[in-house]
Amino acid sequence: MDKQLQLPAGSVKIDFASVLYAGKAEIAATAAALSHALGPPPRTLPCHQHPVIKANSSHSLWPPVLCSSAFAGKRPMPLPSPPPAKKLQVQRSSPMAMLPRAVPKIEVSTAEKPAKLQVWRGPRSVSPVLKQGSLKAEMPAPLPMPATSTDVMLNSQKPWSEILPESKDLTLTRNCSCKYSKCLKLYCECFAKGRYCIGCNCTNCCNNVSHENARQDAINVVLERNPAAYMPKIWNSAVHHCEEKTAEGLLVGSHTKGCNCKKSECLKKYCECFKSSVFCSENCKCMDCKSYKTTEDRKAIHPITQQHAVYVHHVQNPASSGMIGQSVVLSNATENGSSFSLVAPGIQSTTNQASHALSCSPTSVPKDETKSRIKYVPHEVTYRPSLTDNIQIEDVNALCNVLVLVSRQAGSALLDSGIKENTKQKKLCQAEDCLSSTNHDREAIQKEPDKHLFSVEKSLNEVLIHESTLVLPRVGPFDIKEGSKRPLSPETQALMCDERDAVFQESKAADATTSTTEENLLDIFKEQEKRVLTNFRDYLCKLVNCGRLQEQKPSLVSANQEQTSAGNSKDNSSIKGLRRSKYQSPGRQTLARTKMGNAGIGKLIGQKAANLVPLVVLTELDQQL
DNA sequence: GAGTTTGAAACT
DNA sequence: CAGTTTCAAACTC
Repeated sequence: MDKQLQLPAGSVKIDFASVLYAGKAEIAATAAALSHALGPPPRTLPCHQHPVIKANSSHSLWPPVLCSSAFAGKRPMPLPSPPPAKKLQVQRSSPMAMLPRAVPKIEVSTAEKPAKLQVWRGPRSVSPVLKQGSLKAEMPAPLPMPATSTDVMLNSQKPWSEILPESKDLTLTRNCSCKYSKCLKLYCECFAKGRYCIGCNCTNCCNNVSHENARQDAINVVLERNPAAYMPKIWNSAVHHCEEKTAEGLLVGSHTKGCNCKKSECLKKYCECFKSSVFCSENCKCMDCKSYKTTEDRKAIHPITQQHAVYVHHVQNPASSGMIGQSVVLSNATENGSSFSLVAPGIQSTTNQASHALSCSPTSVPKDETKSRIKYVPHEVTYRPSLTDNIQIEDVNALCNVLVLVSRQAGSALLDSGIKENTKQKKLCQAEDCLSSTNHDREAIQKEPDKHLFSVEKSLNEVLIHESTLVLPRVGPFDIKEGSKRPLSPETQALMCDERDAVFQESKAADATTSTTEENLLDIFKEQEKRVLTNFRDYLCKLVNCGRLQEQKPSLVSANQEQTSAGNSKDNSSIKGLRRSKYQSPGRQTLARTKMGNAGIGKLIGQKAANLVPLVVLTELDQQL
């Protein structure tokens, strides 16, 4: 079977999609399918700014075709005489192929004019640390993900380093040292990244312009075997269209294929995931992996000891954590247990060891501890918001429930006159008091979190009990039947809130006996909106306060330890236990019991809204300990 | 810098 | 698809 690349007469090797897949419908289809499945690749530049993509924005195939700006808008550029198609005489099944150092027998004509073709160029952006000259970085340089994804091809009529100015410094790219593969197999890093060998230490290299046909044939072979071979190996799970993010070397994603490490524990550059500065994922088949996807995964294997708690946390969903990029918390609990090192994302470690230092578990601490700390626990670590992982969807649900409740009560309070109004107003005020986070609140929380917690829960509980017992005239089919339904999503809550308000409005409007005018309704809505927004603001304030508290964890820990050592508690249980008993007051437990049969808003509020601050602190402290 | 280890790629 | 070989990078000394 002739697997050569048949170029139509007059055609030009202009891009990967149209050329490399030419005559290979199955490969093109596979690549297209993959492209479609993967969606648009992340970009280093917005599409409209990208010097190359903008000229190829209509392309739907992956990888995207990158042309030099010189060709933008005027392709295809026919060559005077298209090079004759070369036959690739690769006998993969022949015994020759099994001979040591066997390479495909390729007809090479070095004299022919190199065709204009697109080659995988690999990453072009260079990590800051490399630019600074510290080439001997101990950790893998941040993979310029968007560049890897985007900068796929270049026109090889020009040296690739000339296409884009920032790539000119060839010393910044890895030079291979291939001996037996002629740099025409994926063993060769240059070839694997789709770039020519320039300035490499390879021998018998064919990955250059003068061996273009051989190179193309080799690429065809590779693509035939694996159409996705030149696709980015690291798939970014987050939206990385911002150049700043790229410059920061922030990575979120996983190796598309995953690693298969057995001995390196995925903590060395043997590991493809590690090398690419991503954590191992479900795609991996590694053994004894210490590059964990989640804290839970890690803890399941190696419970954190207090002494060397190099604590790593992968955040699978950066959106939930408020982070874009590789979100990591690395709390290096030193012997005194109070050393925390956090830096902002913008000053994330310029070397990527940080991202994997986090993966360093107690068992993987090298012999020379001092050295290893320098090596695996760099000073800079990625900033991780204090609230990361503490704000869950349930919290959002709880907030929505609270806001709906406040809104409803505001409406009813303003509409209903008489005794009912007064009662509800009271309860509403109580609810608002619970949710509001005034300065006094903050101080109170910080000083006496358990007391505050109890009062908040108590107040909220009263409101909920009141709400559940009070038969409101407008209760209709849209009402949530607390206790009988599971929590609804925020979107649903919002919709239901709107619908309920609409019904509420209609029923009231229909009641011609009342003198409620549109103005009054507007006033009611205004008041509702005001209260909802106020509560929302207060809730956010509470979250901010929560973050502050968490940032004060070290001091809290030490203070608590001092308190414990001073004998304030007669209980000899662990610190962990002490904290739990301290914060989990009997009142709260009782509250939880009384609400067992009334799950729903009350449960959500009781567990999330009211306890948010101390619980998250507790959780974090427990993890630290 | 030589030798060893490692894991992906290539191959059977 | 599993097992083996080849290969080059990473690592150790």
